[in-house]
Amino acid sequence: MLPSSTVENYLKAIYLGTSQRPDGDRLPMGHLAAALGVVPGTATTMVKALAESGLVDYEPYNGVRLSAAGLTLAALVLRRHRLIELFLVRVMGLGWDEVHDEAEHLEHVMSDRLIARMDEMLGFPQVDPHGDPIPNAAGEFPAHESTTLMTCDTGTPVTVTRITDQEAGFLRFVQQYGLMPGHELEVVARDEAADAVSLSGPDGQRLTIGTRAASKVRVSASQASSRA
Amino acid sequence: MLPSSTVENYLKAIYLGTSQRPDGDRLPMGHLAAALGVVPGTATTMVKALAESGLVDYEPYNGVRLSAAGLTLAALVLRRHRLIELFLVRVMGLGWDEVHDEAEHLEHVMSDRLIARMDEMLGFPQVDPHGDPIPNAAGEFPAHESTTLMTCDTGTPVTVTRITDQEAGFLRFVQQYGLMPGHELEVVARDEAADAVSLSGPDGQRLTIGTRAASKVRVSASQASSRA
DNA sequence: ATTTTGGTTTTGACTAACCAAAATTTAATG
DNA sequence: CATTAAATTTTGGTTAGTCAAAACCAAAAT
Repeated sequence: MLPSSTVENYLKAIYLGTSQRPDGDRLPMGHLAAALGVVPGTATTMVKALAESGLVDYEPYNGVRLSAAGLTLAALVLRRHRLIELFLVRVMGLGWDEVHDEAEHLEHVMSDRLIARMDEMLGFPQVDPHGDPIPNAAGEFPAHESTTLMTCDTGTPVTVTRITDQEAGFLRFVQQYGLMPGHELEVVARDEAADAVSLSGPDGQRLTIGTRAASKVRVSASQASSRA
Repeated sequence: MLPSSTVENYLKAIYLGTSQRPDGDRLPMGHLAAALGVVPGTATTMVKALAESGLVDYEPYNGVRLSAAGLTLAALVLRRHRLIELFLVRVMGLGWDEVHDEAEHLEHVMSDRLIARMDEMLGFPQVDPHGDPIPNAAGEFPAHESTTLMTCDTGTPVTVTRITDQEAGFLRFVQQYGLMPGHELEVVARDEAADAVSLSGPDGQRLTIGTRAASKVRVSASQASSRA
């Protein structure tokens, strides 16, 4: 039997939750519940059921993480979500700050047929509008390595690859200051005490943002503009 | 509170069910239940609830029909459904025989924003791929009058306007023999006893179909090819 | 070693939507 | 007019998903 959309949402939330914490670490039930907007007890009940089905590895009082089967399922949900987001931006002309919520609903009802057609129309893309990687139809994530503005080298040019927060307000801020994926910039300095990071864009303009924001912007070393 | 997708499906089924029976007539619960694929008792319970909410006019043992409020809601569901079908055919290149089921799911989750955008991309169309009229955003149906191959004049050219059966097999048959909306043809004769209707296409080819099929093809008098 | 605290699990209860089968009403037929 | 068939409604029960609040556990603080 195919998973209900509730199950899909749990798997997705567990994936996203565990992915941003030390490797192999389980996701505390409270975090999961908060991410899904349910009370903790509800999450516990549901996760126990998921464990029964072999989709997650659950240890009471210690948290939950995906099994191999659960990971594949989560990847397929993410695949649908991200292809839909890209489709809405590229084909339908919506803003990248308004497609997340829309995709949240559509991801549970689109047939494989339709997803495949979108994939084709988009030219089999690797990443969505926020730079998030799009798993393939087998549920495998493309390889990707990058750091954030908090951890990358200072004084060397980097290219934004990904924004790891879908909140509309944050996305509009990112867009306004030219921090979207593909844009090039450089970390000038980090000020621990001020909790801030100073950046300079390619056109030389300066910008200082908080560390909270900085850690949501992923980058990779710019290709040495190897044309010489 | 917005209606659940179950409520939307009931309203849609009641609209479609009542529309193909004598005017003002109520739809028997058994028919409704069959259309929705539930047992009669389930339909009764749900319809009573809908009557409570003022969306339908229900008379025990006599059937159900939409109230004004229910009709508007049903029209909006149909609007979404039909715009989606047209979008899938025109923009995404799916076959007209495979879009119905897809739209059945999508109609419940697309935002007004997205529906409006599709409407715009499609040039504010009046009918969907099957010729079914698309209500406007206020829930009003466009005017339309037509007859079927069972009732139209014989010996005069008519244009197909609409196919009133979404079943994939039937749609493929219609496509194969060129009976899709826009095509011109003529009823040569009706044979009561044989339960059949003979047609001739513009290219002169003959075709005989059963009355069941004939009544699912709506037509209107062809414009006298007024070019003189 | 005990208390506090914060997170977690359990319990009991609720809602929407459904089915199966019994009870009822209407309509049809002898 | 009585009977029976067909359709409809009722009744009782199920499942998925949820919440509120009570009970519980573990780790830190006393």
